[in-house]
Order: sequence, then C-alpha cells, then structure tokens
Amino acid sequence: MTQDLFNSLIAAQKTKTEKQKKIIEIAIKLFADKGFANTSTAEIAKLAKVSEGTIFKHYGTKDKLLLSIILPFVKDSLPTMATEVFSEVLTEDTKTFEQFLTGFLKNRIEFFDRNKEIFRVFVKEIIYKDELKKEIAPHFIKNISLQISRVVEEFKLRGELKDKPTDQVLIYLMTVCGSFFVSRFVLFENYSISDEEVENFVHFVMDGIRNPLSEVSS
Amino acid sequence: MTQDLFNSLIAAQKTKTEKQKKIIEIAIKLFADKGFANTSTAEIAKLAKVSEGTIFKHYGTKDKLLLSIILPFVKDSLPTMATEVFSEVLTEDTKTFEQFLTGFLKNRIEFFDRNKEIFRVFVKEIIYKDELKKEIAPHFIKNISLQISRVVEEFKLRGELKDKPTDQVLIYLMTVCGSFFVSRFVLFENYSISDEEVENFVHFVMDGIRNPLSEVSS
Amino acid sequence: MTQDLFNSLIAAQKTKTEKQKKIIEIAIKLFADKGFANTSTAEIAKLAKVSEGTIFKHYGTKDKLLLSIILPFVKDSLPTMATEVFSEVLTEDTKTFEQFLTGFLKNRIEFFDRNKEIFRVFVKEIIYKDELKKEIAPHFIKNISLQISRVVEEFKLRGELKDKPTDQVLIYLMTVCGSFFVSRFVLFENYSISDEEVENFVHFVMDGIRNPLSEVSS
Amino acid sequence: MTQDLFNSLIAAQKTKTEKQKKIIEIAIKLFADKGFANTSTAEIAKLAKVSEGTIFKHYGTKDKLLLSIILPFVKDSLPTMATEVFSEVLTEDTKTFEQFLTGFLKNRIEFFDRNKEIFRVFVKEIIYKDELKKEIAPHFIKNISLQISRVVEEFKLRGELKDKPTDQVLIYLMTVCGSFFVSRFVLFENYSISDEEVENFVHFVMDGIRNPLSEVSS
DNA sequence: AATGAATGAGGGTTCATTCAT
DNA sequence: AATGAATGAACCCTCATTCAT
Repeated sequence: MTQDLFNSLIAAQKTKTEKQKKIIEIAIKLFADKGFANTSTAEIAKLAKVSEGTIFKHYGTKDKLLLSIILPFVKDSLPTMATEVFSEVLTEDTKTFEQFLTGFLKNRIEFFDRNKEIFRVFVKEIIYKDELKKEIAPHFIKNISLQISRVVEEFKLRGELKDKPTDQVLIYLMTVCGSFFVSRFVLFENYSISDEEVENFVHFVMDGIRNPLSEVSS
Repeated sequence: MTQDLFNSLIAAQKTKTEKQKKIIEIAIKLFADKGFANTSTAEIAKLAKVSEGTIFKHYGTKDKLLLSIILPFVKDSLPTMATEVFSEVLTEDTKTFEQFLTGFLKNRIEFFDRNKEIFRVFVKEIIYKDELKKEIAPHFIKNISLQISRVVEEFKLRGELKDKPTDQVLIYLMTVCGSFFVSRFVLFENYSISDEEVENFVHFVMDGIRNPLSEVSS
Repeated sequence: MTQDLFNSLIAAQKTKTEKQKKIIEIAIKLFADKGFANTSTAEIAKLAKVSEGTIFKHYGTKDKLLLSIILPFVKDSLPTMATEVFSEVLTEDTKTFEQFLTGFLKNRIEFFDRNKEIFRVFVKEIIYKDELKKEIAPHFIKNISLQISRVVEEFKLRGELKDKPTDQVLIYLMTVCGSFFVSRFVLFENYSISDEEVENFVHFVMDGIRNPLSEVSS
Repeated sequence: MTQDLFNSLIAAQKTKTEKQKKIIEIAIKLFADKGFANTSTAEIAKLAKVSEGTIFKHYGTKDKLLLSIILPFVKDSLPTMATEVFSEVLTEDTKTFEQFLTGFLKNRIEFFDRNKEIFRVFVKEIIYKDELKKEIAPHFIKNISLQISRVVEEFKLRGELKDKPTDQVLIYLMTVCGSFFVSRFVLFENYSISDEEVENFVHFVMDGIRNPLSEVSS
C-alpha cells in the first residue's frame, strides 16, 4: 500500500511541532480553497491558532511556505509513488493495457483523493509561478511519462496497441488523463468518481467513439 | 468569417473612449500574464497611460473591470460564435463526424488563437471566482454541449458513432477537447498547433489507441 | 546673500504639495533627533498629519525619503554654496588667510545654523550608509578641499602660511574645522557659537598653542 | 604596559561563560559595523552560536547588552587607563609639552587601535542615546580634561605654552584630538596612522599653520 | 471625461522578549 | 546555564478606492 503522502510531507522536516503541522494543514486548506494570492498569512495564523510570527519563524516567507507544501509533494513523494504505482499496477496479472490503464487511473484517483487539497494547490499555482512551471512540472512529467512510455511500448509489441509513434500515444494519454484528474478534482470540487465512470472513460480512450462497424473507419 | 471577438468586446459598451479601450487592452494582457490577483490597478493605469482615477471612473471596481472583460467573452460572443461555428462547420459537405470534429477543432483553434489572452484570463480566473464557476461556466458549457449533443445524435443515427449514451460521449468529448485547448493555450503559452497534430488527435478520439486487429478488442 | 538651502531643497521637486513639504519637514526633524533607524514612517505620518500611504506614494521607500533629504543638501546645494562662499569670503578686502578663515567659519556657522537639522541627519547617517560614505562624502570633500587648497596655496605664495605640503595643511584644516562643526552642531545640540569663540579658535589654528617666545620652538 | 581593555571588559563580570564572552565579542563586532539599531539579537545569537534565549538570560535587554559593552569601557577602564597614561607618558623624561602630546597621542592611538571596535560602538551610540550623552560623556570628558588641564597648566608655568586661559586651550586640544581619533578610527575604518602623521599633526597643534616670519603674525 | 493626490486598511515581515523544557 | 519555540507589537510597504479639481 502506498504510504500517505500527506503524512510523509508532514514528517519531511524532522521533529515538526504541533504548531508547524497545524500551519501547514491550514495553509493547504486555504491555498486550495482561495488560492495562494488571496490567502493572507494573518488568516492562516488565526485559523491555525498561532501567531503570525510563528509562521515566519518556521517558513521565512509566504512563498517558502507554499514551496514547503508543494515541493515535498512533487520532488520526494511523486517519483517514489510513481515507482510503487507501476509495481502495484503492472503485475503478472496485468494481461492487457486496458487493465493497466484502469488500474492506473483507480490507483491515482485514490491517491489524489487522499491528497486532494495539495493537488489543488499544485494545479492552481503552477499556472502562475514560473519556477514551478519551468522547473518542477517537467521534472514531474518526465518521470511519469518515462514510466508510461515503457508500458505503451510493451503493449505495442504485444500487439494490443496501435503501431503509432509512442510519443503521439503518450501525449494523447497524458492530455486525456491529466484533464480527467484536473476536471474532476480541481474544477468540480466535490465530485466523487465511480468505478463505472472510470471504465467508460477507459473504454473511450481504448476504442474511441466511432462505431467499429461503420464502413468509413480508417 | 467569425467577427473578431476582441472587437465585439471593445464595442460592447458603445462609445468607448480611446482610454477605455487602452485600459481593457492592457488589463487583458496583464491579467492573462500575471493573473488578476497579482496585477495592480496602478500598473494597469501606468501601462495604459491613464490615471488611476480614470479606471475607477469607468469600471467602478477592479472586480467589475475583470467582469467587463470576461462577461462579453462568455455571454455575448461565445453563443453567437457557437451558432456560427456550427453553421460554418456543419454544412452539407460535412459527411462524417470525423470531418466535423476536425473542422470544429480547427475553427476553435483559430478562434482561441485570436483571443488567446482573454481565454487565458478566463481559464485562470474561473478557478478562483465562484460566481464565474457557478454561473458562467454552466451557461458556457450548456450552450456548447447542447449544440454538440445534437451533432453527436445525428451521427449516432447515421451509424458512424457508437450507440453509447450521448451524455457519456459528450463528457468524453468535452473533457478531451477542453484539455486540448487548455493545455495548448494556457499551459504551454507559445505553442502553435499544426494541422497534423489536430488530425492525430482526432484520430485517437475517433478510434482510440487500441489495435483493432487485437483479438481482445471489446 | 546665499539663498536658503532648506527652501531650495523644498523646491527641488517642482510643485511640491503642502503635504509633501510637511513630510520632509517632519522627517528631517525626527531623523535629526532620533536617527533614521529609530524613526518609524508611522510616526512621521502621524506628526505630518498625513497617511502613511502618502509618504510612500511620494517617496517610494523610507530609504529614498532619506536620500531625498540628504542628496539635495549635498549634491545640489553644497557645491553652489561653496562657490558662493568663496566669492563672498574671498574678496579684495581679504588681506590675510586669518581673515579668510574667520570669514569662512562665520559663513559656514551661519549656514549650518540655518540647516542645522539636515546637517545632523547627514552626519548621523554618513556613519552607517556605505553609499553615503563611499559616494557622497568624497564628492563633498573633494569639492570643498579643492577650493580651500587654492586659497592655501595663494597664501603660501604670499608668505603668510608655512611652506608645508598643501596636503598636510589641508588635512589639518579639514580635520580641525570638521570637528569644530560636528562637535558644535551635532554633539552639543543647542549650542550657539560666539564671535569670540570663533576668533579664539582661528587664533589657535593659525599660531598653535605654543608660546612663541619659548626657546624650544621648532 | 596598559592591560588590554577588551580583556578587562570581558573579565568585568566574574565567571563569564564562554558563551557570554562570545556574545559580547560578536555584539561588539556587529554594533561597531552596522550600528546598534541595525543589529538584531537574532543575528548576534546566530553568529555567537548561542540561542536567543541565552542572550536575554544574561543581559535581560538588548539595551542592557549595549550598556554592558559601553559602561565597562567608560566607567572602569578609561579612568584607570587615564592614570596609567599619564604616569607612563608624563615621566621625568618628558621635557616638553610637545613630547607629552606626541606621547599621549601615540599611546591613545595604540589603545584605540586595540579597542577599535568598542570605540566605534561608543562613538556611534553616543549620538543617539541621551543617557550616554548626558551622563557618561561628561564623566568621560571630565576625567580626561582634568588630567590634561593639569599638564597644560604645568607647561604654561614652564613658559612653553601660551598664557591663554586653560579652558580655551583645553577645548581646542579636545576638539582637535577628538576629531583626530574619530576621523581616523570611525570614519576611515581601516586606516593606520604613521608616526610621521602624528608628528605633523602635533606640529600644527603646537605652532599652527602660519609662517612665523610673516609680519602679520599676532 | 480625466486627473492624481490622498487615504487607510491590510499585507508580508522583523524583532525584542518570554517561557516551558 | 541553555535552549528554541512562540509571541505580538511594530515595521515598511502595497493597494483598491475616493475626491477635489
């Protein structure tokens, strides 16, 4: 079982005070809810029942506070997670790419569901902070896409997937899955995803929307 | 030819002064670039070569300035556009859904390309402003999805599309296309989309990534 | 007559508001009294009966406020003054260096007396701000010492002054006069200097403290 | 040989811990460099490798920390020093006031050189702290001037010095020597004073800048 | 219609100081 | 004796907004 990212984050800085934990907890909540720029340190302090000074004692800057939320999420945990994901999802029992994709999505849904708020913070801020967009996002994408591309190639060999350039397949998968997560977790905030929905989604990704009996099929 | 949205916006409030136009122009640029919360009215005033007073004389509030950018984009222009789009894209010559989808994407790409910055403002702010998310987005979505669903049903009847619930197909299409636009126009800012890329994309949407010769095909 | 430096400073930035004048006036007073670091912008605002925002609207930064007090004092006014001083003090009637020195000191005393507080600010801050010490002080010193050295050389030629290297004489004069001003205006704040004191001082500078009849005289 | 003031200061409070010594050492350095108001206790603590608590445990207040640096310098050490100075400098070999003054300056130069930083702190803070200016400076001045005035009077009797009021001579000497030390040790920080410079300086103090052969001599 | 000086609430941040351990 | 987490007042500064001109 993948360990809880949230806890790993909380534990990142050794011997974190109760107050520090509370600050991070509240900050995540507020950043996720109202966005970084619209959240004041005063508000965080108040809700965390901490003086404003304490926040700055520990995190130095509002920006660093944000980073100390996002960085562990991306740098430490995600890669680790990624490996685990594939070892969990890609077992001998995984006979088809369809199985893999379904497993992958369900695994990530469960993961993002558990870390829903940090994910929201991450998505919302990546739009604004160039340092995030230009340094961290690629790091993040490369790591994931590398893993997936191996799976794609494996199943291309096995003949289940079309013999299209792996790049193209990958971009399509990333676009489609990324959007799946973002729309479900960030846009429609309190939306819970059913197994059925996942399966429908996977079906479309695998076979498209065209009627295979249609003579116009390419 | 679809009229330029930007101009329609500019013209919305009749007899707009040169100063007003300049304010809107600069505001769009800055909001798109740095986000609403990170842009100060002082900066807008300075770049628009206008006094701060003038901005507030015309728009009353920074929030109202934002709305006076986004609302025309959504309320006035998009629906009009929508109709035009379909009348342009869905002619007698449109023999297949694939043709339609390709035409639709190309048309929208050209449109968003022309209104790239307002689109960026819109996407960035819809995440934060509940009034946008809860009132305008649905308005927007309903309008578009209504039109598309008619097309989908038409081509289901003609047998080109699978006989899946229209809702499901629609959600898939919206997710996939939305993501296509957002990732290309908002995330990767200076990205230009080739015809080839569109065609590859359409291909995957239509037929998925599975090798049709694979015996596991459902 | 030398124009009032204070007024020239006040007039430096054309069309200064009443509030701006008041800010500068109060800031000079407080900086002179308690020092720059110990004066808060809030206090300046309060005493100047102005909102804190106004201060920053006009001067941008507390540091720039300080500079906008000191720079005009040093850069614009002092050089001008310097020329005037010498043209006033060094007339055909100036028969001796002693006369010159007495005139110079009295002129400067009157000047510093009128600009006592800015002088205090200047002296107090030059100790801390490296930019002042390294850029402005030399500018200041060079300007003055150049003028004085010419006078010294003139009177060396006339035989009134010893045939010592001009540098040495200059350094002594600057040290001694600088100290005279600083001790009287900065250290003992409300001290007024009598003509008699000036004359005694000049006497010592000219002839030293040794009894000329003493046979040990070098 | 005069004992090192620094050590005497360090030893003042008996059984000073290593940490206490380190605190004082760093505080002197920082106060001398950046001034009292611009130095934070946090910085002292960090550089002294001590917790902030420790500083306040020992010194109660940042102000008291300053005093515990300056007071020993003025109250304990200077008077002692003073006596020593005079007993060292004013021996039977001291035939002339010129000799005495040269000896005195060299002795003080050596002393201030060794305690350069405390001297800097003292000079910088005496400008701001009224308690220093009004209580300690006079104490300091009285002590020194008392001693010097005795020497001056002695040499007036011996006929080497002019028969001017001792007060006047004293003020001149204090002004001139004070300035000599302050300009060399506080203003030009890393300046080392040559014997030659001292002798030139003494020469001017003794005999002034006027050419004795000049008929205008008073 | 347009200006720009002025505002004051609030923002992020610093800092001397306290106190439980 | 020493720590360092915590405090909260004060600090410098920003900003949307107002208003007299």
